[in-house]
Amino acid sequence: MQGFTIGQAAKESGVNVETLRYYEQMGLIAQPPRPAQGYRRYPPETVRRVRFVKRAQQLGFTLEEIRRLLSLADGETCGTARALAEEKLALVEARIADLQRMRKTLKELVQQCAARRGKVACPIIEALAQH
Amino acid sequence: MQGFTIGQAAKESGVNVETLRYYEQMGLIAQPPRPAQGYRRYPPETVRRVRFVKRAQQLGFTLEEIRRLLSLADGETCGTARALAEEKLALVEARIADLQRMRKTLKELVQQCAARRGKVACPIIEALAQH
DNA sequence: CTAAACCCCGTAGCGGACTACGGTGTCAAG
DNA sequence: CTTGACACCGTAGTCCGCTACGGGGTTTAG
Repeated sequence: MQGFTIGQAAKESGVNVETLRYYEQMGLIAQPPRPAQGYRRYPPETVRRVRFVKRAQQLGFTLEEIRRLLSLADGETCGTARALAEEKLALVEARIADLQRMRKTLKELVQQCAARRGKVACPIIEALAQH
Repeated sequence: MQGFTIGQAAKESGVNVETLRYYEQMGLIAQPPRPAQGYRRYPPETVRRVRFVKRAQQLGFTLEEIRRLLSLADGETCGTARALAEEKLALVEARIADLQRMRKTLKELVQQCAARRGKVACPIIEALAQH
């Protein structure tokens, strides 16, 4: 019998069995044929597709956006893919900026905390309590 | 009648009415007195406390962690606050590193997309489709 | 032959921080 | 005195991407 069972496909693509069934439900991967006893048999194509999904996730794309990327891959429209990537890039940069602000403040607070001498109250609590 | 109504307190502290009731449920703010018809009347203290929560959230603390920070503010224990802040700092830095990796890759993809000439397939789709 | 490992399905739960809904009672302005 | 804004309550729903559960059938290794 050819193709991967769901367990094999999961292992191959580095996800859980449930995730594959979930992706099928979400329409991210095609419904595989089920020759024997209703057991799914996945073509290698699907495994590649799941890997695509995982890589795109690592770049911050949501499943919804990945669905669009996949339909582009099917249909081939580079401009749209680029627009999606640029949009995501902007979002990622905004998040970085946010986090860097947090980082700066946290660092300052921790330092003040280390530097304080005696009587004064905790600088962290004080900073958060500011009017 | 003194103190803020829930609507006023919400406006003052920049959250929704439901959020205040939620925070009360979660034990982040004290149950306010209810002199008239069971309507809540908030002391300014509570408004300050909610602002504390919001500022701490901006630094990446979860409500659970903020609850701890607040109990420190009540009890005064600087070392613990500092430990919490250091932990959060590390987490924020890890997230920044993650996002910077995403940013780098996205940037490269977008550039390749812009630079490509004619025949080749979309570099973004190609990159994600890599084995 | 038996037991472990695998497969099926559908539904519910998680984490985190709200937000919405539905139904009712009360207060303030005109 | 009416009308609209505001208050009350509890429960359920949202987002996202899974993960877990329960209860069954099947395949495979020893």
